[in-house]
Amino acid sequence: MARIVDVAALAGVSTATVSRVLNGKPVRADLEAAVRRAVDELGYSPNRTARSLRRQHSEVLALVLPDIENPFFTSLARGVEDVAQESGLSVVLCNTDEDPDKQEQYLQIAEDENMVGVILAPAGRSPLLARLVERDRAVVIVDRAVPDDVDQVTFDNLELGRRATQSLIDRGYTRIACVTGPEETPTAVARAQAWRETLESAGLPAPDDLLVHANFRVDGGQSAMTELLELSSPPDAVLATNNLVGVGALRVLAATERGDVGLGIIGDLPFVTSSVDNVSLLQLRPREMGLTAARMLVERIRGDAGPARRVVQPTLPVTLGSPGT
Amino acid sequence: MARIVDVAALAGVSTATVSRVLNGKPVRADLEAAVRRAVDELGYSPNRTARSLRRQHSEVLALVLPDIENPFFTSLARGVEDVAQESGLSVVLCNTDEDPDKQEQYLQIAEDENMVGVILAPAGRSPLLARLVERDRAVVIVDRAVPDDVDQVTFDNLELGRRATQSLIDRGYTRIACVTGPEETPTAVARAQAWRETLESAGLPAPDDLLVHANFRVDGGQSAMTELLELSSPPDAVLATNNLVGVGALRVLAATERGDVGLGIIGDLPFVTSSVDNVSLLQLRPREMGLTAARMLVERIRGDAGPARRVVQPTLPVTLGSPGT
DNA sequence: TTGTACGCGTTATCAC
DNA sequence: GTGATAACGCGTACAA
Repeated sequence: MARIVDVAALAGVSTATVSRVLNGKPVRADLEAAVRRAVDELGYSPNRTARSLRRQHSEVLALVLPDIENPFFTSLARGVEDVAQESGLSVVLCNTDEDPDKQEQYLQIAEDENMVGVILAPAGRSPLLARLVERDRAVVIVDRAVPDDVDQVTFDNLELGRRATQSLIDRGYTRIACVTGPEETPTAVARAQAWRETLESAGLPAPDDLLVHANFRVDGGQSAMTELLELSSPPDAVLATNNLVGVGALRVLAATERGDVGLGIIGDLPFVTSSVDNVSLLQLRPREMGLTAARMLVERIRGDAGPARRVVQPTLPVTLGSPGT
Repeated sequence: MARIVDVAALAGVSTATVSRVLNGKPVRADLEAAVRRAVDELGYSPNRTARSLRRQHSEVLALVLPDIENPFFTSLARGVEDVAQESGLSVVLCNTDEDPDKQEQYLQIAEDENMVGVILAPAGRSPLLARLVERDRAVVIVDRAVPDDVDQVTFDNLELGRRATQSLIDRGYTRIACVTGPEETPTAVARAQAWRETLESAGLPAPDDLLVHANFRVDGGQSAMTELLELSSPPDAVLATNNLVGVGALRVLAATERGDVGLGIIGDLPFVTSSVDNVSLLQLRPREMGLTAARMLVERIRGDAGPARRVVQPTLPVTLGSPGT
């Protein structure tokens, strides 16, 4: 592989001049031309490892996500990637599997590799995160709020829970259950809390047996839904607080032909195949969240040193039966 | 951040000894203990950029995929990641968007960052790939075969096309259409070719207007399906040669309530919500493909210098109505 | 403006 | 088995 000294030799200049040309610093026109010619001729491109070592940071950002197979997060990743691409950054996608230990590993790697920044959808508390923040590394938190003093892009989960629940109430259901995620997941807890409050405000019952904490995946939604339908006094409608739980719920309803049971879903269903004319859908726009987070990160990288910002994504109105595109 | 010299100083040894301890080379027991104590005390972890520069390769592998939002590829990615994790490697996920230029960019980055290896699902021809192979970099191709002399893990696309088509024939359909991907995508072409051959062997018609080249995404499947249903002599069954096209087709059938139209899908439907009892499904096991590819890559990294291997994933039997888990 | 020379943090070579 | 030191390839003071 050609190195900077080769280019310098061929162009008849010093390595410093080559470096300056490559980094857009002022250089006499004829020398610059000679350098560019040499670069082309050798097919030279700078060794990014050496550059990172010297600059103390790479052109790579870490995107640390709890579940890379969830379309919510891949959409978010797509948004991050598009902004990164524009800004000349590459993205390392890391899958924590909701495991705080894996998360720490990846954050450690991000630091050891001198990555330029981190976008993190946190799974549990992270001591390392606090350290990164303290050292002024560029960090943006997405989806799940943390107490730390960092840039964050989140949803208004209470509002999401309220709107989705209210939509089911408005549609005339009176015994509305809720399937949400694990108690460790703050978004799951907040949405469920909103479900309870909204029902109670409407004078409807919100008994404990109508609230199921499942995992936030398809199988969780399926088993929770099955369980609910088998209650002695089953619900006439169900709120699924994330996309995959919603898929699981839809599957059970399709399999048992219980089209009479109302359904509300917080989240997008990119690959849904059944008709959902009858489902209250609350879209989240994860791609926008990724775009926003990445733009905030890029600003920080560019040197913005303002106080930590907390951006709350606007809550969309509930729609009936328009699945995510 | 603590550096290796700090550890050496605290432990009262040279940096060389610290390095040896960290890399599992023989060191006197008491010195080793001192080093480990110092490492713990300082919370030291080696700077991977410096290590990469010195070793001429990093601990990162590039996984270059055409569409990160397609569950087929995220599943594959998941498989790769699991093996990588075991082997102490991190994965950089790169999305080419089916764009050969982006693909070249990412391969160039992989080289410039001294990444230890590349797993690539190719979009179009790649001159850079040839160079990587020539220089004996660890490379494994997945999903779409290339002529180059590289390790490859692919499907038997002809066999897939045959089995899926035959299943529809066996179910009694006689006018069977095919929705496949772009002509640039070799898997799409091969599966369509098998469709044609299988129909002709069975004495059934395979006219050109029953073969639609769509994009390999949901909207492609939707518009192709709509188009087919509007033909003056429409098909009584349709073969969708990938998962997303299959989703698009299912959506159209659900929306138009054309349950009478037979459907065969090559690929898994992780998030399908409708009942698919009536659909011929041919699962592909992308996760296994990822596992296999990553294992092959790791072997190469470990020094295996044998001739290029071409692994063909076993073709599974067609099933009726068991969506991917 | 240009060139020289050092340093980024680690590993590997070489003497001891 | 251990320690000093020279690389790895680049960017940037500093001197010219």
